[in-house]
Amino acid sequence: MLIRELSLRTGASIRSVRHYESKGLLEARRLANGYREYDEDAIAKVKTIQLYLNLGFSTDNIAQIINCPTLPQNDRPLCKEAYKLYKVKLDEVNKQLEILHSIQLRLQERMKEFE
Amino acid sequence: MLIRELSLRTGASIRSVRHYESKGLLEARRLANGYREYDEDAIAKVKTIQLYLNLGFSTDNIAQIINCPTLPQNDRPLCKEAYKLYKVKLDEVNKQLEILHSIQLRLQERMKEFE
DNA sequence: CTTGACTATAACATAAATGTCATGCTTTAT
DNA sequence: ATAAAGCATGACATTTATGTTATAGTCAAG
Repeated sequence: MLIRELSLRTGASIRSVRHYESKGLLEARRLANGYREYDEDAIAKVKTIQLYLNLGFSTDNIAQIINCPTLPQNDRPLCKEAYKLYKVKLDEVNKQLEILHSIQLRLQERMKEFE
Repeated sequence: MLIRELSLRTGASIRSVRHYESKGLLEARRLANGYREYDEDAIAKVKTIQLYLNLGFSTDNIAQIINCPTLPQNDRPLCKEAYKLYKVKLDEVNKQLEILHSIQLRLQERMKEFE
């Protein structure tokens, strides 16, 4: 598919898709045209990028994480960094998730009072 | 405590603390000086703000959420908005948390191979 | 073969959090 | 009382993702 279709099917703007590519998060074959061409997998990839962005990762962080499993062995230290990123974020997320849940409960109760 | 201490004990820069205040996320008594003075609770509040920011909420979002429980009754609609914010983010977080966990597993296995 | 829709790249703009700097008022210590 | 350090406000800068605009190549339809 061409870039517009990818954009429509993910909700990411064309501009953003190109940006993700420039940051090394996404690849595209090029047609004889020079047009970018994507396969179906690209959709899942873009959606993953969107989720990570929504959780407060930067594109640089995301690049580390996404590219890690495909790196050659001598780039392994970069993987360790990606791993650290995970742990830190995972801790944050878990922590906040607890808080969100308790606040959600409190909110739900409060809102019941006014319905 | 004065602003520097709050900054040191939370890791938020003085600049950021003032910014949070200007966005309605944090209050400070003022000494006769004009200096801001905070109590111990301020530390937890700043840390909460930091967590929310790290999860990709904007200060405007955070303001809605934080101020909701203290709003008078006729501002209830704002609370509903805050509640929606929660739900959306909570869904996102849960979704990504699953993915993070599975990736974490994969990572851990891969890293074991190289230790 | 021209028009319109799509693509490309590149430059400039914007929003939001944060950094930095300038200027000036306290306060504390010498 | 003067210097050093902390505070205040305000303006400008920077970063990052994204929007917007300009310019130009490609392709399908009339």
